[in-house]
Amino acid sequence: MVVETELSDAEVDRIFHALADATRRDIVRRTLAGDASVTDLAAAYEMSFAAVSKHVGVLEEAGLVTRHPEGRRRMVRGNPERIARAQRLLDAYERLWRDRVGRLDDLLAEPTSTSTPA
Amino acid sequence: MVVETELSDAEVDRIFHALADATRRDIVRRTLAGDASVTDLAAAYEMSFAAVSKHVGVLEEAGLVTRHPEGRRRMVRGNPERIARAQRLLDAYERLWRDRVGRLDDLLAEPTSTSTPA
DNA sequence: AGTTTCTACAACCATTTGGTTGTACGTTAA
DNA sequence: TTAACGTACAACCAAATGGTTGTAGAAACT
Repeated sequence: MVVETELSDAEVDRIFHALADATRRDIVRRTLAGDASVTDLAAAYEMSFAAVSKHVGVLEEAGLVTRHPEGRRRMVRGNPERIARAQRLLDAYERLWRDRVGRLDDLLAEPTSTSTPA
Repeated sequence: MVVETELSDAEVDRIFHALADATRRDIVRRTLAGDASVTDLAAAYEMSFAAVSKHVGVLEEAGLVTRHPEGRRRMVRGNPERIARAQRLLDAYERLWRDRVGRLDDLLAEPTSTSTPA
């Protein structure tokens, strides 16, 4: 079983910020489907190599991809665990919502209010 | 059954960007658990009312919260559907990964390579 | 050895972001 | 009607973002 390490606000910031860009999401998509070098990736977008390299850097900072030197190339690999982690973060919000709906149900079920919360 | 409307790149950008800030995530948390006015929210953070109002604006643009006038107050309500939508977006990435692992399994299962891909 | 390939890094620039203060307007309470 | 409350909006500012070009180094081919 994998231990669920606590993510700091700053780390969560980085994860969502990294995902808030279509080019970066596409890089994640490609590198989850199969490894690709930075040049491979750069060929897919209408921007400079340097720009793509920066995007990969942002994703790496967020832990969404890792770079593995292989000769003179740097292979980029998507990290599915971080994606799963982001999903679990959103899970927590949905749980809050369900709790709220539960409380509203209680209110409707007990209009006599035997124990009204503050 | 709810129809799954297609989200544009720009919309997805807005959703993840809105989530890439700890204050905004906290606002989502609070407004999913129960409605709150902008003033209620502003009292919780060490920044000006205007700053909090801007954060709510960013969340509203992303569809993560809605504002409902109630007298002179604007009640802010979290939108759990958008959260669920974001989760489903991440689902797609995980699926890609599972496909990849599936392909690697095939490779290991058939080392005689009856049909090697390019 | 020399050249090409793949990459990183620094400097620079325009735009966006996240914060501020000040002004104004609709709604409620005295 | 006057005052107080809740809010939005505009103007402004410093810092971060997303792009560019240019320089330079390490690995591989000839």
